[in-house]
Amino acid sequence: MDDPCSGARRERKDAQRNLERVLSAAHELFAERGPDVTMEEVARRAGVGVGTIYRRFPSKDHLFAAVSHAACDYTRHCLLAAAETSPDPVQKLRALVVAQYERVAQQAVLIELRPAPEPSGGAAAEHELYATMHALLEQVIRDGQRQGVLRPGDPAALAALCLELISPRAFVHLAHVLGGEPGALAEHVVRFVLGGLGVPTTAEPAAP
Amino acid sequence: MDDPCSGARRERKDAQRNLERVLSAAHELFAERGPDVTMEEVARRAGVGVGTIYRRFPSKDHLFAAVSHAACDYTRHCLLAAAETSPDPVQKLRALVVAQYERVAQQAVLIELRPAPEPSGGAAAEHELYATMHALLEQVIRDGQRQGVLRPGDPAALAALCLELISPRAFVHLAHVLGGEPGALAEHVVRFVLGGLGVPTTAEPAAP
Amino acid sequence: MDDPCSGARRERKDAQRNLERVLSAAHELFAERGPDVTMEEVARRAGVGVGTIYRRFPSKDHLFAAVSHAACDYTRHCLLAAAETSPDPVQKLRALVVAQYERVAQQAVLIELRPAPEPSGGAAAEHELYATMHALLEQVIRDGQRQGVLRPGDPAALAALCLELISPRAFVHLAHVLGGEPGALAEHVVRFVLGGLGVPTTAEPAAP
Amino acid sequence: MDDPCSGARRERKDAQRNLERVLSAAHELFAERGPDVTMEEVARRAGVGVGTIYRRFPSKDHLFAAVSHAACDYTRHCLLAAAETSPDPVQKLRALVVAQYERVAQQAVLIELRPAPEPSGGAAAEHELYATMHALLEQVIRDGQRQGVLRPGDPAALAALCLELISPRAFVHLAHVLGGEPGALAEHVVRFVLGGLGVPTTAEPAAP
DNA sequence: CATGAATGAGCCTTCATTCAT
DNA sequence: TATGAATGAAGGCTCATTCAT
Repeated sequence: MDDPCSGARRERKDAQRNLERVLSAAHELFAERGPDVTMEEVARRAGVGVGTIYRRFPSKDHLFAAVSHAACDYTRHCLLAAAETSPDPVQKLRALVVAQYERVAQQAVLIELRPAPEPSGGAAAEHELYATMHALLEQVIRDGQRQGVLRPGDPAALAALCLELISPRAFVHLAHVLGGEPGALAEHVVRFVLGGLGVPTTAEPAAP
Repeated sequence: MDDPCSGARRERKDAQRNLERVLSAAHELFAERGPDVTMEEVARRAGVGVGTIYRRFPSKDHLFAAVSHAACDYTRHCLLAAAETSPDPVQKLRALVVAQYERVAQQAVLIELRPAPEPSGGAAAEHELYATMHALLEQVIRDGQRQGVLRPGDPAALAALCLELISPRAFVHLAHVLGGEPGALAEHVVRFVLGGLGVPTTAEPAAP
Repeated sequence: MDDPCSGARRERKDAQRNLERVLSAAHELFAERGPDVTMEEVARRAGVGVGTIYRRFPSKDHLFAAVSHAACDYTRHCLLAAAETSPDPVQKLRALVVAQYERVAQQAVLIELRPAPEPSGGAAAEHELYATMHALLEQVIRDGQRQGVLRPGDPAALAALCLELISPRAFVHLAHVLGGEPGALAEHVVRFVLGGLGVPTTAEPAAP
Repeated sequence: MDDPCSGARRERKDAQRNLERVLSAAHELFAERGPDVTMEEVARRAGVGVGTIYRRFPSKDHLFAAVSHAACDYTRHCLLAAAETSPDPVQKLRALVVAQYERVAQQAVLIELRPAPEPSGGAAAEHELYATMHALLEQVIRDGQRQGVLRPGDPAALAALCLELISPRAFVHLAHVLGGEPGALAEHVVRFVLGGLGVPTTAEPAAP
């Protein structure tokens, strides 16, 4: 009597809903308290049983990897989009910093993913993201140097230094230490980074 | 004829030796693999039984705190000494970066100490060290600004940004990503930091 | 067609069964060998894993307290019921002794609960039970004295003395030392107690 | 130069002194906190190192047995002496109760010795003491019955009942529950026991 | 001989993972 | 398919016992 199609659809919908709740709960908890949260707790926050998590993810490490993967994908998307906003290297750099700041400020962040041993690729997504961002920054810096707006110097090293200040960890730490206006922090970072890259006129930000 | 003290001293010598081995093993392992290493493993690397560790440290957290404390003390000592080498703010900054680099390069480093909840003051020593270094840098930057060699800007924020690049974690990460000559890395950081602080003439380092 | 409740009920049935087995095993082992039995052993005797015990009881002390509580509750129930059987103080005393004897004879008894320090209230239930029984006996003795069937004397002290002979420990000890008929032992205690309370005619029990 | 004899004597004296301190400390601690006190603690209270204890006693169980043995010997001595004071069975009983009370009141008592498994005979001394006292009491009761001052009844059972109220545990418990004058407690017990044994005239103790 | 540092088996407890319902 | 009870390996810590000094 029931439409078998709608039944299946309903089920699929519920399953989809559960998957999202699990990922979301895991993201929150890993971000809040690190990788030592228990599966039980993730399940509780997601409103499901532990078995449901294990149906989707073969192990805790896989869950972690999935969360990491999703977070990194989103970050990459945000940053690449920000880099598209202007062809000017300096504007690109500014946009990257600001975009990263906003992303970090608006949501809890996975500050740190699994340590070295990567049986399940828990850190793989992060490495990939880092590589992508490093390549992007390197190219931007190279462009800036070619245009003469950035000082000379090994682009790979300069890119790595910039990334250090753009990392979620750095942002979180700075926000914790300095407090203050959210926007002001991004501005400090922008000016420091540009200075480090040799942009000469780092005049006061507020100019008519 | 025997020195009556020698008896007591002997015992203490062995005990002292063991204590050092425990601290050293713990330092290495915590640095290599984070705070989740087993006491069993620390004991094994130190060449003692677990009981020996517990004789000196009431709990794993206490051991961790002791290791952290020792490492922070040593770091503080190195950096404060480096800052004494010259009254010139720019030279001071350069010396700090170079000193930190050398220290980190020559020994395993406690990349990260305990996360947030600090029941046993596991992270207390780190906070203290950070505060010390922040105050020092802030003063150096203030001096530089007064002398006109550093650009204006909130000294606290600038100090925090510099510290981000001087942190052991940043160094380790950069060394891992960039590889290359040890001295070259320090030089990159020095130039980036000085640029970020607005030192205008960041001419090529190698000048006849 | 299936009772929808049966699913949930089934699970609960098994869980309930396990809970009972745990309590029962713990009761037996604590009674046999004191509070130092290992959780492993309790689990083995109950036919479950240790984790199952910890699911219900947060710690060994809690398990112990639960066992103690249950045993004391049952004892209280038996003794209070026995005291209801007759308004006559002497009959009440006799009934108490006999009831206690039967209870102790038919099941293993928690000979001794936790020693002094009671972090988890391990001994709380026992204290409560003792207080209840002491108050009951005191009243019975007072009644008997008022009626002139018991000799004068501090009711509290007399009650405590009676309780000493009614304690499970005394029974177990006496049974161990004297062996013999179960009923005979109770009879010996009854006559001794009544004599101690000054009941004059403790003629031979067997009367034509 | 030193008199070798006096040296040896001195040593022996010290050794003797240490042995006594160990036994005394162990007795105190076992009485206060049961058999779970650590060897370290016994050593500390005795003012010696743990090694010194192990020189005299092969294991903790042996130490415990030695303490138990000494305590039981002393108790036996006290009680047997008390029983010698009068040929009258009733006076003998009274003297036993009073003697036991005094002994228990004046010193901490080993309330409970090791549980059942007796690898080192930890409980052997207690059993022996119990047997001795039971035999003594049985004989006293038999005498009393023969003289007609005690009611008839199985002497073994009556002796066991008396012993239950004369046990250190009972005394300690009663003292704890009832508080009050030390002597009054002994008197309560005496009168209860005599009543239980059928001594008819248990008139008020205080008679001009 | 005395000392007390060192050892390590064993206990309580946690939590990732499995599986009956 | 979802649930959560059950499992049991593994970690932190204690303490009886040994042994170098």
